[in-house]
Amino acid sequence: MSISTKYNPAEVEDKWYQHWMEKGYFHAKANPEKEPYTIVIPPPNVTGVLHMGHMLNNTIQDILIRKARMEGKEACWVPGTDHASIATEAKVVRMLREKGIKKSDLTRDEFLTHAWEWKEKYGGIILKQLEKLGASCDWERTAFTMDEGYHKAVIRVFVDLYKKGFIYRDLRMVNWDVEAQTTVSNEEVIYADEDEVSKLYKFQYDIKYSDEKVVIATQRPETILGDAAIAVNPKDDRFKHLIGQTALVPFINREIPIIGDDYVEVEFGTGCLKVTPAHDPNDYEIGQRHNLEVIDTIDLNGKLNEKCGVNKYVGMDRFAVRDEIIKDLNEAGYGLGFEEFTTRIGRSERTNTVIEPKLSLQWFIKMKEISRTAHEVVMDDEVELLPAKFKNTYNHWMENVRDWCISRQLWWGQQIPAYFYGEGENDFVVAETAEEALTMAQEASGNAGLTAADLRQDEDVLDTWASSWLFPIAVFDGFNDKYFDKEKGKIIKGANPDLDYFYPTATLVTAPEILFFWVARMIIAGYEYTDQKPFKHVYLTGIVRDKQRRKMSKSLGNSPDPLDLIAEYGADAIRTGMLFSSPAGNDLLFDMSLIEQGGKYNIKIWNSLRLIKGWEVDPNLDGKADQVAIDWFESKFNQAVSEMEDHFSKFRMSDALMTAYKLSRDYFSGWYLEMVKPAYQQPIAASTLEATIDFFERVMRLVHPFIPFITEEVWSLLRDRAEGEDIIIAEYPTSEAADLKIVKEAELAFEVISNIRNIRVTNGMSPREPLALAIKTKDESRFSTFREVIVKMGMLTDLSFTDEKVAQAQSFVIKGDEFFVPMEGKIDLEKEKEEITKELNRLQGFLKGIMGKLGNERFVNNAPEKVITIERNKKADTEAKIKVLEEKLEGLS
RNA sequence: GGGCGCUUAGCUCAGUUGGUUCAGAGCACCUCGUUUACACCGAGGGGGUCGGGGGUUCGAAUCCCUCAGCGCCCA
Repeated sequence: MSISTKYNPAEVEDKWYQHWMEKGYFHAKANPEKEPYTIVIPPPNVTGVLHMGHMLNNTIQDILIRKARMEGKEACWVPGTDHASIATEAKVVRMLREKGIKKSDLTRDEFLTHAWEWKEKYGGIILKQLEKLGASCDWERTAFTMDEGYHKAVIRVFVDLYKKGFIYRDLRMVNWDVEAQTTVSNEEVIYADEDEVSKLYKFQYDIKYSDEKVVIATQRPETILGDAAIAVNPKDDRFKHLIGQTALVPFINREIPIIGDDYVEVEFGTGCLKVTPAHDPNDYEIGQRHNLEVIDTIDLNGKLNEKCGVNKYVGMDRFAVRDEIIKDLNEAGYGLGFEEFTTRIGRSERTNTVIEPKLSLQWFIKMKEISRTAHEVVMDDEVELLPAKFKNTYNHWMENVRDWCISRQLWWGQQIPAYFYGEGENDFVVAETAEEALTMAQEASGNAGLTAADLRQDEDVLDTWASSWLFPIAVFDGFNDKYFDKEKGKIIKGANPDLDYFYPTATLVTAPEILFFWVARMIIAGYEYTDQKPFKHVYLTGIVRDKQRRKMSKSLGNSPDPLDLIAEYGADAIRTGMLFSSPAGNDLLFDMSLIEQGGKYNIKIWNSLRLIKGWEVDPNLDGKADQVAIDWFESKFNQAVSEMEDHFSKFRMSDALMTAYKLSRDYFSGWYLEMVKPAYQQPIAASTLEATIDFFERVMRLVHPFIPFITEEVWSLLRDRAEGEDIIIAEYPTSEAADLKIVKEAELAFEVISNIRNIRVTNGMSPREPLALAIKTKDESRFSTFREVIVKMGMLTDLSFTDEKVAQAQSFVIKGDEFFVPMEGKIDLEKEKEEITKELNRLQGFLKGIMGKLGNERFVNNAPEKVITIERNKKADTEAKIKVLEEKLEGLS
C-alpha cells in the first residue's frame, strides 16, 4: 500500500470520528465487570460557540476519558448544555428586537416559544463543534438543564429545600440592571480593570435652628432626594457636636437626623456622609442600624418617581436628573463644586449598564449549614482541588459564605414554584405542580373555593447555577420519582443503576473562576442529596490568554476561531499545541507557534510511518546487530511510561505529553529508527521490522489520548487490522521494569557520538567525512554493547582501543576515558589551544570550589558520608580531566 | 481594606523531604548542513548571581525575616 507523502488531517479526522461513532465506542453502560470512570462536562451555554477556553478544557477531559477507556474502564463522558438564563434571554431579546418585536409586547408563553425556537436552532452548535476536536463524549447521554426531567429535578430541589427550611424570602439590596430589568448577582457585576475617575460633588445642607452648615460629598447627587440622614464619624472632632441635630435636605427641606456611625471615613470626602438607604448597600446597613426611613426615589427602569418630591424630576432618567439637580442646586447656592476621585463603578456584565442598588424581595438559600460538609471534604482532601493552592481560596470563601440569592427577573429558565393566593407577602405556597399548589393554597387560605385561576405563580426564574449545581446527579436522572425519597429529601441508594454505577464521578475539569458558582455548589448538592461527593478530583485549568496576557475573547478580537484552526492544522495539532504549555492552574499564553509545533509533531510521526512502510524484508537476515537497539528502546519506553504514570497521577498533563513527545520524537524517530535503519535500498531483518512495528504501535497507544486521530490512522496502516481492532480501545501501555544498565550504556554511546559530531562541526567537516576513533579506557567492555551503534551513527571507518595517546588527534574525555579522533594535521592548532586553555581555567575554578568544601572541617564532619564521597569523586574526576587537558596542551606546542 | 499566591534562560514553565555536574525542559536565538522518511528536517552551540538585601546551616533556587514588583479572590 502506498502512503501519501503529506499527512492530511482534515480527511483523516472526519473519517475516524465517524468510524468511532458508528462503532459506538463513546457510549457507556453500567457494567459491573468494569471499573467506571465518569466525567461530566462543564455545560457550556446552550447558545454558545466554541472558544479557546473550551478547547483547552475539553482537550484535557478527552485525554482523561480516552486514557481511562484504554485502561479498560467503563469511560463515560456526559456532555450537555446549560440554559444560561441571562445570556440566552439577552440573545433572544436582541433577536426579537431586530425583528421589530419588543419583549414587553409579548406574553410570557409567546416569549418562551420564541426562546425555544432559538434554542432549537442555535442550541447545541457548540456540541457539534466539540466533535471536531475529537471529544469522545457519550452523545446518547447529552443533557440540557431545561430538559423535562432536569426541569423537574430543579423544581423538586427547590421545593425540598423550602420544606427543609433552607429557602427563605427577604428584602435585600440587590444589583439591579435597569436595562435588562433583572437583578444580577455580585459576580455578574463587573468593574473596569483600572479605577475610573469620577466626580465627587460637594453640597451644603442647612441645619435646623443653627447657622451652621454641613457639607457632604457625593458621587450620586440624584439620590439626594432620597436622603434619610447625614452621618459623621463619632470620633471626628470637627463634627461630633452635630450628632443629634437635624439637617434639611436642600431644595425640598425635608428634615433628616445627623447621626454618628463608625462606617464614615474621616479622611474621605468632607467627612460627612449623606445616607440614602434605598440606593446604596452600605447606606442600607447604616439605615438598619439607625432605623432610618427608606425612601425609594428611583424606579425599576432607572427613572425618578414622585417620592423624590420634585415634580420636574419625576419620570426623568437618573443620569439626566444628576445633571439637572447639580445645576439647580448650584443655582440655589447649595453647590460647592466638585473634586475628581478614582472609584470603581459596577456595571452589568450583560448590558454594561451602571448597576442600580435596589431593595427587592428575593428568594435566598441559607448557605451556612447546608455547606458545612462541602467545606470539610475539600479541607480533608476527600475532594481534591488541583492545584492544591485553591484550597485556601475555597476555605476563605466557605468560611465567609453568604446566602445565595437565587431569583432572577427573567422568563427563560426554571420558574420559581411559589404560588401566591393572596395579596400578602406571605400568602404563598411552594409546590412541585400547580395542582398540588392549589390544594395547599386552599388549605393555607382556608378558602376551599380557590381555583387554579386564583393562583399566581412567582414571575421570577431561578439562577442558572441553581440548575447546574445538580448536574452530576441530574444527568443520571437522579431526582426521578422512582429514585427520590420525598419524605427524607434524599436520593434512594441502590434504586438507580446508572447513578449508582457512574456516580460519584471521577474528575471535574473546569475554570477556577467558577469554583464557587458551580464547583462548591455541586459539592453541596452532592452531599445534601446523595451523602456522597460528586467527584473525586477537580482539575482547575488556567485562562487562555494572548501573548500580551490579555484574556482571549471575542469582544477583544484577539482570539482565533477554533474551528478555523482545526480546519487548517487538524485537531491533533491544536490539542498538543494547547497542552504544550498548560500546567494545571496556570494561565495558558496562546501562541500560534505552539500549534505549529503540534502540526510538525504529526508530520514527524507520519514520516516515521513512511520510512517503516518502505522497508523490504530479507528473510535471510538474522537481525542480530539490531538487538541492542531493540533492547535499549524497550527500556527507554518503559522508563517513559513510568514517568508518564507519575505525571498522570499528579494531573500534570503537560508534562505527561512532553514525556511522550520526547519518547516518540527524539528517542523513537530520532535515535531508534536511525539505529536500525538499513542502508539505502538495503533490506531489513523480519525480526527487526516486527520489533519496530511493535514499538511504533506501543508509542501510538501511549500518545493516543493526546492525538487520537493520527494515532488511529497510523495504527490502521501499521498492520492489517481485524474489524473492531482500533487503537481507541487498544490497551494502554503500563510500565514494566526498565534495564537501567543498557540505558546508561546508551547514554555513554550517545555522548561519544555527539562528541564526534561536534568535532566535525567545529572543524568545518562534512558529516560524511570518514573518521576513525581510538579509545583509551580501563574497561573496554563498557563499549561492547554499543560498539556497532557508535560506528554506524558516528559515521566511523574504524573503532579501536589504545593504550597510548594518539598524536595529531582531536580528543575528548568522558568519565575518565580518553577518545582520539586522528586528524592528520587538519586542525587549527591555535584555535584548539585557545579552547583547551579556556576549558582548563573553568575546570580549575571548579576544582577550587570542591577543594574548599573538602578543606572545610565542618563540612567533612557534618555532611553525610554519601555527600562527601560524591565530592571526592568529583574531585578525582576533575583532576583527571585537568591532567588530560594539560598533556594535550603540551602535545600541541 | 481583608485573604491567597507568584517572581528561576529572550518567552512559557519544571525543580518533590535543603546535598549526585542542580541550575533544567520546551520554544525562541546563533552556526553548519539539502547525506532519499522528514528543511514542517538534521547536527552542533551560546544563554540565568534562581527579584533585591539580611539570616539559619558544613551546605540554600529550596527554610526564616525584610524590601520591591506582579497577579487572583473577596469587600
